[in-house]
Amino acid sequence: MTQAGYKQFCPVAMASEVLCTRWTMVLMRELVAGTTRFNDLRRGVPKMSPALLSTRLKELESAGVIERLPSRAEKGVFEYHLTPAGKDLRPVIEAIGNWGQKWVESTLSLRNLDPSLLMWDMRRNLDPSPLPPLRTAVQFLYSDLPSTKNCWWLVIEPDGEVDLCWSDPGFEINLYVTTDLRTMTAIWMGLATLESERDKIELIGDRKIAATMQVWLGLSPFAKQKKLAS
Amino acid sequence: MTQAGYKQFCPVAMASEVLCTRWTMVLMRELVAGTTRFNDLRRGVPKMSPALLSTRLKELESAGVIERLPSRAEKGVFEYHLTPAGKDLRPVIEAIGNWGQKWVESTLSLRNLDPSLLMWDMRRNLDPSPLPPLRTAVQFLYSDLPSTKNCWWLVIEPDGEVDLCWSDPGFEINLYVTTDLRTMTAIWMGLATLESERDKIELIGDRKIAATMQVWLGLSPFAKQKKLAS
DNA sequence: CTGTATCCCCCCGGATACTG
DNA sequence: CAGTATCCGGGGGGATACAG
Repeated sequence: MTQAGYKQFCPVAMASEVLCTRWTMVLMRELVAGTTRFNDLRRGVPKMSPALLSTRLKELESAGVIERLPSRAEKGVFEYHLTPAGKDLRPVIEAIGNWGQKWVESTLSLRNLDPSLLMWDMRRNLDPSPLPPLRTAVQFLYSDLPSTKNCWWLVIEPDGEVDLCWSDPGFEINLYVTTDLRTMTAIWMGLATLESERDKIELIGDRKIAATMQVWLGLSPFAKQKKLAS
Repeated sequence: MTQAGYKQFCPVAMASEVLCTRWTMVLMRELVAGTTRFNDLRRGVPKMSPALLSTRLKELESAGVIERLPSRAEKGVFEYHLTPAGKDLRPVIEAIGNWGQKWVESTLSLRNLDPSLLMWDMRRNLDPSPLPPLRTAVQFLYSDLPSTKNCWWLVIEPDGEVDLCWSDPGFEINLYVTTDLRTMTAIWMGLATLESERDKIELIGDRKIAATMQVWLGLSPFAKQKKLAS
């Protein structure tokens, strides 16, 4: 794999030695998105074993792409931050993501549904600006999933911080969203809209919050890229 | 590697399943550069075994990135051509190459010197326009290499076609270039210039051809990208 | 020239458990 | 929370020879 390198002076080959090993590009997407802590990275890359995650982080560090630094906020905790070289990988991630959005068939993408991944991404890209300056709680119920994994809550604090819960936070719920996982994922990826899927999605609660959902929902960073593959 | 996929609907993950397997990105660079035939691809990716090359080509074909078509020119010969999806990978290759040029230390790149690869790339990017409309033959002698691999000839035909030879083509030689492989590679990569290395490179022959060498040499597609890593 | 066929090693990386 | 330790199997892919 990394098992020797390509022995080519070409910059594409040299960069590929760093980036094109298993899981690395997906991990970089997570880092470029701003995740800094080990267990947060694990949530973004749940199928990657912690051992391999640790290995890759060290490789990226020695490649000069990330730095491991003690957290300013909490002592005894470390954070992984992009170096300038790492920040400069954003165009690479964007190019790959845009290509994937444009050319990978959505039937293939939508074969990989995962509610925790979807909710984790939704949390990250949620745009609180159209919401009232009060704590807002939204419940997502995926009617096609077993009860252990079908109910999620997003809690948007007045300061704009967003929390994701998998157990009832106990707050008053301002909006109940009921749909199936595939529909919600397609909407979030930009493959469909709330409008186009309105017969598959049920919104109950505050009408203003429901009306602005297409805005505060945020969507995937690649949702704007036009799709050309079926 | 491909051994299961990432199980993520994210376009970055889906695209990485196609692109981020061993050798694939380097092979794509070759295809994006316009190489179409199996043995030409082998020259561009010499350390890749033919079996794996064949496997990757099939994977790329089934991913919809390339098409295998019978050659129009020669019968019984097949060619690999980019599909629209494949052509759309050019920005991805460029992003990765530019990042590599900018951030991978040149001492690392220059550890992977290879005269046949360099000459093959030079052949491809050579710009015949400043040369006279006659057959032009240039000999490259790498004084630091064993005699089996130290002498190469580029023959530029009047129609602009460029041939690479590793045995004396027998034509009159218009320019003799003598240097070491590292210097020539650094120049071609844009890490140095003919001017900056003039004490390490000897040009004998037609003075006009020598004078325009920095132009007709063409350089790597990534040579213009500024270098930030030492 | 354009690939296939085969062999086989090695090591990648998945799983799981555990620790400071 | 932030990783490490260990085990182990499967298969990726390198090497080589050969075939249409």
